[in-house]
Amino acid sequence: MKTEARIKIEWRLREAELKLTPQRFAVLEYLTQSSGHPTAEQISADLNRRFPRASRATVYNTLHALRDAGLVHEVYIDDAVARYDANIDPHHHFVCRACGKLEDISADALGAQTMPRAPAPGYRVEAFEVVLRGVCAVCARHE
Amino acid sequence: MKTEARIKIEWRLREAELKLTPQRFAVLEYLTQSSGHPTAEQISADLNRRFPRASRATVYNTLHALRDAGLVHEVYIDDAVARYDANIDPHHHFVCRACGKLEDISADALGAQTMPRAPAPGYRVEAFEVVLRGVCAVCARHE
DNA sequence: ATCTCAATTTAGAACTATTCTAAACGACAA
DNA sequence: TTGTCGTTTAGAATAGTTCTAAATTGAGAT
Repeated sequence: MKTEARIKIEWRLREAELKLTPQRFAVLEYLTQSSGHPTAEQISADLNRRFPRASRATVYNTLHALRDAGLVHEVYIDDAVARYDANIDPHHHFVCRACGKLEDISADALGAQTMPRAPAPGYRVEAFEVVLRGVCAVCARHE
Repeated sequence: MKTEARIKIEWRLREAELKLTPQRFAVLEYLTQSSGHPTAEQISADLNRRFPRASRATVYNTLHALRDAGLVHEVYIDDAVARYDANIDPHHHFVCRACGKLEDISADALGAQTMPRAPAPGYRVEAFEVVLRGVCAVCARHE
């Protein structure tokens, strides 16, 4: 029996005109369930604990395909490693300087920020992302 | 004769308790004059066109020392390569989706953004950075 | 001016994340 | 069921960065 969640993931892949392979399904399912911001390495290691296996190249190919299709976000924050996030609602990020954790902040939680105005004449601003830096609730208690 | 600018750079290095070496001077001077956001590779290539030479390892060591001392900013935006910026006034960034150019946006030019409120109870927000995405004035004319 | 020594620089090796290659495989339309 | 073309694969290659251990040097002490 196919669960609701399974059908939703399959449907999202088809919508994006991506052939439905077990590897693509597994990567997208993994990211959908993951609340952190895993790297390709973490995704690869976790996936290969069980069927289906996915080679390193496939993990990268798949992540790029999902990114190009807009099904996942790829972010680079503070280091040279790509991190992936299946949360594609508009959102921002919070980085804790104590524990290093990277969290999503919904556009709502950020407060009523309006689209910033053009930084100079002729510029067209289409989107914006905010990175908040500080100390998370857990670390704040230990300081 | 020592120019004003030269003295200022030397003074900034001493302030940061960094020994004044020709290589450190050259890297900081280069970044101070550069308006783009050069990578370690670009800095290395440009510096080695003239005296003093700086080995690859020294360029990296120096950039890290300057970053740790707060004399330069290290940013990762959209790819896995570190970019450096001697502009340490509070500022944000604009990325053109057409030409890929990365530009500084002064905090003023962004508009009167106040520090975002805490995303959840217990969180302490100490700083924030905004990345604007869109089309720059030059590219906008060609679309 | 010279000495001393810890900090810095260096060339090259090593490492990590990512991309490439070319052959085998497999999803899916007909 | 078959043919096609996109996908997966292992392994090699590349790019950016970090490490290593020896040589050099800045700057305070003499």
